[in-house]
Amino acid sequence: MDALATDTLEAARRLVGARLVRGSGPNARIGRIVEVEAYIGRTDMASHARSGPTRRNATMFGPPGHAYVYLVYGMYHCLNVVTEPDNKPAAVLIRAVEPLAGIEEMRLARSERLAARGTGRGRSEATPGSAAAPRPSDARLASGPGLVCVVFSITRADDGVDLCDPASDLRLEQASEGDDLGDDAGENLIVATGPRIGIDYAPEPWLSNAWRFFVPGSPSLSGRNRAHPVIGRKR
DNA sequence: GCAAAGATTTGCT
DNA sequence: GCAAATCTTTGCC
Repeated sequence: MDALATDTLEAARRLVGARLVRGSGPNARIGRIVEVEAYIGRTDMASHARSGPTRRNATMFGPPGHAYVYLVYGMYHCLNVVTEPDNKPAAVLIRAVEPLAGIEEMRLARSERLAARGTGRGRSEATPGSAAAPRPSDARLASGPGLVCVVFSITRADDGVDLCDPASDLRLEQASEGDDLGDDAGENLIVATGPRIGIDYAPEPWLSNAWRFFVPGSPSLSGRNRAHPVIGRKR
């Protein structure tokens, strides 16, 4: 992955269609990134960098290509790809991934997390009448920033990892023509833009800036029944 | 030093 | 559609 040191909006657009990979060999988990958001500089009032460097966001101020992983709402992790040169805090949040390989490993990671601690309200107590949660489709396994980290087993331990190093257990790769995973990261990929999600606390123009990039129509986009209006098409 | 909210997800009302 | 789970960081006293 190159060009991560350049303009963050350009980097975000290029990350859509790229692959997120965990591990190697037959058990490797591979997914195609279908939704991202850009967080740019200390002036971005929606960015964690708005209040300067802290223990949590230190990686954002470091070199590009590394993973910035943080804990949100005390229960979910979120993965970002650091962009821009050293000392310029910026990153691209990976919001949704379309699973391509290692599906069973991903399901295993999800179930392990559920076993560790119930999720959401009213966990366990084995409600007699309630049915078990329905099995999500493959496409919905990583349909949100928190879920991406769940199925790829990403935690704060991955903070700072060089995602561009082929030797990293967690890394970014371009779609290769050799395999037949069937994804497309080429010039033909359509990328739409829209405002970022979950930043209602931010003032304008940050609230409405179209700094979210996604593959329109992808079944793996974030949100339960969230609409993903196509505001603009690029590439 | 303490209160409040957050780049989320889920199940129940 | 709403509230809960859960903990780090931020803002105010």
